[in-house]
Amino acid sequence: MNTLKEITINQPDIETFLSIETLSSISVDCVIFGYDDNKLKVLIRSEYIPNNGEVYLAWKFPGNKVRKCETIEETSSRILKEQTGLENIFVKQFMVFSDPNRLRRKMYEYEWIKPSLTDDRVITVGFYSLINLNDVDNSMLIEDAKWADAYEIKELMFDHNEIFDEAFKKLRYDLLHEPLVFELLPVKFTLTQMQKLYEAIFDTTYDKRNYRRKVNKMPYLIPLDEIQTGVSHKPARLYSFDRDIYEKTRTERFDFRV
Amino acid sequence: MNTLKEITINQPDIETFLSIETLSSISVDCVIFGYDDNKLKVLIRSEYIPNNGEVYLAWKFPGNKVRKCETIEETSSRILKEQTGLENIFVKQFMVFSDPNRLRRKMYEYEWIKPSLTDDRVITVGFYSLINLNDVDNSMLIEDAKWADAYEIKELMFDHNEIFDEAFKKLRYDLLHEPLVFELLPVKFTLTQMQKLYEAIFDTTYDKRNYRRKVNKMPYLIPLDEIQTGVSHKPARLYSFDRDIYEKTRTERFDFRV
DNA sequence: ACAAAAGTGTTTTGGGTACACCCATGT
DNA sequence: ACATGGGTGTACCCAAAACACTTTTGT
Repeated sequence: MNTLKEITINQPDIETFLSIETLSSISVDCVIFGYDDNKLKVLIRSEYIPNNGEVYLAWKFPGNKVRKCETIEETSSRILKEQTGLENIFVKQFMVFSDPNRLRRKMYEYEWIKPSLTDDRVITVGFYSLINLNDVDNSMLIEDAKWADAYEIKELMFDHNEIFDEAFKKLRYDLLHEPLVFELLPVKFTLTQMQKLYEAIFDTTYDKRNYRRKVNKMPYLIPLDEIQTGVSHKPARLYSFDRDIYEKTRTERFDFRV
Repeated sequence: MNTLKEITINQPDIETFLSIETLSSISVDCVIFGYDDNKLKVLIRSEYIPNNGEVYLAWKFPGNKVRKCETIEETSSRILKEQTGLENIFVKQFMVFSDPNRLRRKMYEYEWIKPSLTDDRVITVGFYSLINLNDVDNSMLIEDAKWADAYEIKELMFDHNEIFDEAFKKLRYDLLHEPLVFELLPVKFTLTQMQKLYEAIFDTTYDKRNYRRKVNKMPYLIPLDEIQTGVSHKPARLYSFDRDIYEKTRTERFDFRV
């Protein structure tokens, strides 16, 4: 991690640097969603881009080339590890971006990336991922990365704003159809934590009673004999997610929407 | 078309043959769904694969390399044109397949494809497409292609069975969330035609009255002052799809499910 | 005692589902 | 006249949505 930390700064082509063989015209870019303090965030990285003798600060999602012997899922897990230190995290491809000019929307960005290209274009596969920011040791976070508010994303490099829009769309869809919330919750959680998480991601609010009536029908949500401690109000019951029960009881058309 | 017809037979790498520049490690494979006579079909192509002095007949989805200057959507439209003669057809990417050994599941298949590879692996983007078989001039269909029943797909080459499964899953999902049915219906259609189409794709049956109650709520389904002719029963009213009204009235969570 | 979040029921409304008969046309 | 698919209405059930008060803890 420390070695990587040094090298990745302003080094867009770490693979070439390390002489690791990669495929030439395909890359993976990762939109890493993080949840913390009722806020939905996204990891972006800064790059210093020379332009006319000056240097611009620009932001993009972390990405990498695909190595000769890995699947793109492995590529994205590798990026996640490099950026956050986390392993065995859920990653999911959501779309391929193949505009031949996607790297040339601004010429100074293209000039910056050009030395690391073997071809004059790169097709990229967008992945998204979900992490709970409480799990992240932020000292592991590489220097030029930051967690940006998902609702206040500014202009990004290349086609990365499009990539973000598609990632967010897919995240929301998947959250309604797969038990992804639990990737973002601690192992033991309260129903209010779960509700707030949906509210953060869908930018809305739900009625507490209706929400509970609905989630209480989920047989894989296990109420524990344990309650919160150290809170200055009535402590809430803790729940956990039982994946086995989920797999056994899920129906064709299951829908997490509340 | 005729020229292509000749060349494509047993020629897995038409691009090299024609000296058209392509990206080296990325391709597009197309699952083309066709609907006809209340049956859902898929276009597959035969290839004669040498193995130990014998020749096997194997089937795969049509695919191609990505040319230097095109998006993958353009690649898939090109494949569609080559295979069916149709242009301006809806195509949609659904998943990237990147197993480094995806072409090596059977060694004789790998030996067959190898001469056309510049790299020892190819990442492929799966696309699906929908066409109404009444629109296809079947004399245009290249010789080694056939329309196979979507419910009776046998063993295919490489990882193409996985590609099919994912395509079918995505097709069904999209049909419930986007107005794709109309890609498969004639411009003027009856409600029963629309119902039969859903039934074919979802392999189920619906109650006629409930189905009509539901679709009658769709403001973009326009009843025409026209009825079927030449049928030996009460002629049905014809409807058309109004895309403008659809765009204007669609809601965030629209759902075509019946 | 007060602040703060947990936890709990009822009513209304609309959509899903199940179900059977008459109609218009061609042969 | 008969065969064929077209077209229509009603009753029941359940899920979604709206809505307010009491409970338990820490300070």
